[in-house]
Amino acid sequence: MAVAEDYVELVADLLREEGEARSVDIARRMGVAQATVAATVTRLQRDGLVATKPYRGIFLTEAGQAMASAARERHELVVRFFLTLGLDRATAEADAEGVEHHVSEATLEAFARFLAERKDMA
Amino acid sequence: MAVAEDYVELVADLLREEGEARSVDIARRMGVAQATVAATVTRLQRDGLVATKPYRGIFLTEAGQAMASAARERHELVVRFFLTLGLDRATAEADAEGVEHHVSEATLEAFARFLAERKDMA
DNA sequence: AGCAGATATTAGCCTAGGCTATGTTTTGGA
DNA sequence: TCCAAAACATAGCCTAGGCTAATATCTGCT
Repeated sequence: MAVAEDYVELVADLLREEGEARSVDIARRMGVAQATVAATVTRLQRDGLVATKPYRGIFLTEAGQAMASAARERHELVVRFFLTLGLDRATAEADAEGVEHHVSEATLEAFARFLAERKDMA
Repeated sequence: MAVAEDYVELVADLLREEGEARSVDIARRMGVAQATVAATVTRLQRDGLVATKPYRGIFLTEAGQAMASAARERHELVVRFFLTLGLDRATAEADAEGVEHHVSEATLEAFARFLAERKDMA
């Protein structure tokens, strides 16, 4: 069950990696039906996060880009944190997905502090 | 947005603390309308997690008790982990709620390992 | 140029969790 | 005892995320 932010994040990734974000790729990468992508994109558009040119892919608005880079930062912080705790990459990535939308700033800062301390020790 | 497991957990808490779990208390504690509790309880009953005696409160089935104690264990593990990371109690409790349903066993084990190591050091 | 296959859209349906408003039952206190 | 307040139930609606099936559009290849 992906959340809006995950879609935005993925659109950003696809734009960076492939140069364009097509629904078919989003569907494949998220393991979801194309119709689901269409519905979600409609919501994202309504919320001013993406713009679409029909049959020409999906683009991020300013707000969408801001959300994507914030999400990306959070995602990477959580993944690094999990890796440091000794999780394998796959689990770290998967669980970060589940966690990053549900923790407060305070907790993210605690993760960051932990990483900083760990680095000092190494 | 509470999830079924949260309701089961709360029913267990209420039964322990108050001796009975009434919808009105569930609604108050979860900050949710009574009608929402009624709907959720119907689902929990359908799924064999609780039984109700109308106007006599809600009870846990075997399966419900199993879920509740597993949830409780997870919850406490996550809270202890967050406290050890330096979070205040309120944040730890709140964020644990968000996290405990979204991490794998492997991650919970990593949390437990971390706590065990920390204890050795103290 | 035209058509087949890829891609996108639309319609219609589902589930979990929410809400308000409107009944019903129960129950405790005068 | 009986009745009002508290508790519970029901109806109707909403949203985010899912699905399938059917339709429309586009694009690349012959």
